[in-house]
Amino acid sequence: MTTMKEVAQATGVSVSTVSLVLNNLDKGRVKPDTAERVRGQAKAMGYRSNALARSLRTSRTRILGFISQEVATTPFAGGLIMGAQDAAAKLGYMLITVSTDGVAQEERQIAALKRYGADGFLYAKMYDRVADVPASLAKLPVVVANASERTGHFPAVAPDEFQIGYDATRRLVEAGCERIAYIGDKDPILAQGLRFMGYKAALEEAGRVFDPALAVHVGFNQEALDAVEGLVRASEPDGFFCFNDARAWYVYEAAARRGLRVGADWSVVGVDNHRVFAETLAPRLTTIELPHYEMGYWAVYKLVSIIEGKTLEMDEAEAPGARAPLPALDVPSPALIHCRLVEKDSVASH
Amino acid sequence: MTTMKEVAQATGVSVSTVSLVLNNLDKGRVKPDTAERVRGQAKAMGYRSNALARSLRTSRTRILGFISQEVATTPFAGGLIMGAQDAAAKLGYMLITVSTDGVAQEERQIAALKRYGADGFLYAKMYDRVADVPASLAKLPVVVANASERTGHFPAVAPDEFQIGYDATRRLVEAGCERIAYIGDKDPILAQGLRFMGYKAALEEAGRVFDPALAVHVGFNQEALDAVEGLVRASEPDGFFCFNDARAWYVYEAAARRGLRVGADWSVVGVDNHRVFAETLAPRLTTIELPHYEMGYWAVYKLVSIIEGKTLEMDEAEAPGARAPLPALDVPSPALIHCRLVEKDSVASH
DNA sequence: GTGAAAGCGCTAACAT
DNA sequence: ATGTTAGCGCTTTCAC
Repeated sequence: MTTMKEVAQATGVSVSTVSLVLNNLDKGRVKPDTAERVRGQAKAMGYRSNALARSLRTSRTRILGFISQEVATTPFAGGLIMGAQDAAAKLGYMLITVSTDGVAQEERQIAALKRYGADGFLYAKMYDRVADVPASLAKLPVVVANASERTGHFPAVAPDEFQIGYDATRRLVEAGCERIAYIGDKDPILAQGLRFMGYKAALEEAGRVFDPALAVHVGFNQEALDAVEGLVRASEPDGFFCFNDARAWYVYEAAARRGLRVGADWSVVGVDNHRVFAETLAPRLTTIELPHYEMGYWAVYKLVSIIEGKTLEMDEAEAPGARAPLPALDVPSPALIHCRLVEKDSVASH
Repeated sequence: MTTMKEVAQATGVSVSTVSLVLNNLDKGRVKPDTAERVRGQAKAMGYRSNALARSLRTSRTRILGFISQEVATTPFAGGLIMGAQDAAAKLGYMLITVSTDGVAQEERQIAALKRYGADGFLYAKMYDRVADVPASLAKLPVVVANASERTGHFPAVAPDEFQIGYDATRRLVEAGCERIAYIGDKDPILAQGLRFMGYKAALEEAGRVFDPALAVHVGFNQEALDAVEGLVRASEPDGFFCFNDARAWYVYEAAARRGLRVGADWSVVGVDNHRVFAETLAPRLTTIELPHYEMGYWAVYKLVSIIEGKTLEMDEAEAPGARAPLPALDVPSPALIHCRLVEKDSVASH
């Protein structure tokens, strides 16, 4: 590795001059001619700056810590990580990813991140929930991703779960469905309650009365299939809003058993958690895509804004929500719905 | 942040003594009494070592670069990353994850990783293919994960695709299936060809003649559903080996349309790419789990072995392939099959 | 305009 | 058994 010292010697100037030039601080301080010679030498010698040495001196590393759990087992973790990673790359930062299962491990990982001098931290959850940022991060730059934050002291970004339920149901109404069922999650997680509320709100807005017999909350496998079968038999819906793709499965099976076709006889809207349904079932299923990539992207922009103490503008093309949607689907049920994000700034400034 | 210097002053010794003690190099060199005082002070003052300063001095960072593409869009990227991250944590390393789409970006990211002084690199692919390690990594410690490497100059780990096809088909034979279909991928990727070969090998071993009418290679959606329907109608299989879970879907739909039950009337074995089928369809579908977590784990152990120039033993409990399998499934089709890994050492040593 | 010098926090060879 | 010293590669003040 070529060092500044070597470039300086080869050019016949001092290291300070080289430093100035190579950091583009030469304007009005170094003779343009000298600057050019330095740049030429540096290039010729293949000089690469040493991030460690710079960081040691400046106590800024341009390293961001990405802290989360359950990354290995949730199918959309990659999107979150990569949104963050892409934004980091764009802003000249590196992302160190740590997974933590259990508090002890979390503290150890946070300590490690601190030893490497991370400038800030992304605290991500794999399911939308109320997150508690650990005390060890309290006074540091932190942004919460894919979760709501309890205290409001940290900026957070999460999917607009209510809107998902509302949009999905609204589309089913517009598609002409008369009896719209809700296939929910029996786990009482945040997303479940909010999507259900959105569903009810859209029904009400359409002048319909919510019928509890059209809603069911299920887990997986046989039990779920039986529950959906029961609902279909008892209430004869013609439209379905499914908590996620896994739940939509059972509706598909119920349709197939009856010789009915989703997208023709029934309309189904589901949240595409697992990234399999969109490719497997399109154009029959209408999918709502959870914007994990965008959340990661947004979170990093926010975090770097805090670290650098200035507002950073995202390119329009790169901004959350701006990615090209899937092509419209040629079915009675509507096309892909893009999920809005809920962005919360911290109440206390950093 | 407390520094060694501060600890030294507070204890009344020199920094070198503190360094020796805090790095556990004091045995026989520092008086036990002094060592204890140093340790006490360090603890009291909340001393944390500065990884940057150490790395600058030792030119070893304990940072590993994880390079890959398509992480955002593939559902199993998280497993690979986290297997790597967990192994790294166990061995005292940090993982910097970079995603690269396009060669230019890849080179920029590799350069960044080098500036941060990464000790070694994981070169991962999201689908098993023949990977070309970029020339910029040629002389450095590199391990290839989830792909085969072209030259044999680098260690690589990938799923044993042939074995997947063989195992799956063998189980179907043992389950008593008479006519076993293969629902493949029309994309001629490595995994497709190898799994198909495994399927044919198992058939042959069972003394059966491969019937081309029982094999179909499909993409997605209506076309795939139609193809599977056609195969079922024409050849009346009673067992199915599906290239992946997405393809198994169409078999399920075909079954439902006939009022047949998978796990009773038909046996289905599929590779669980998307991590949704195991939870949604169990106990009806037999899933082969792709060991992405284990691959990441193995790759890091291998990489660190190379970096540190010694063979590292993995805990039995943590070793690839040793994770607890899902509970056996109570169906005619067999339980979860754990996928073997193919491990290749480099032909040239590093 | 340019260079000398100090020092970020640490390790390691060399003295004592 | 402990301390002194000399950097690792860089940034940044302060002289000239």
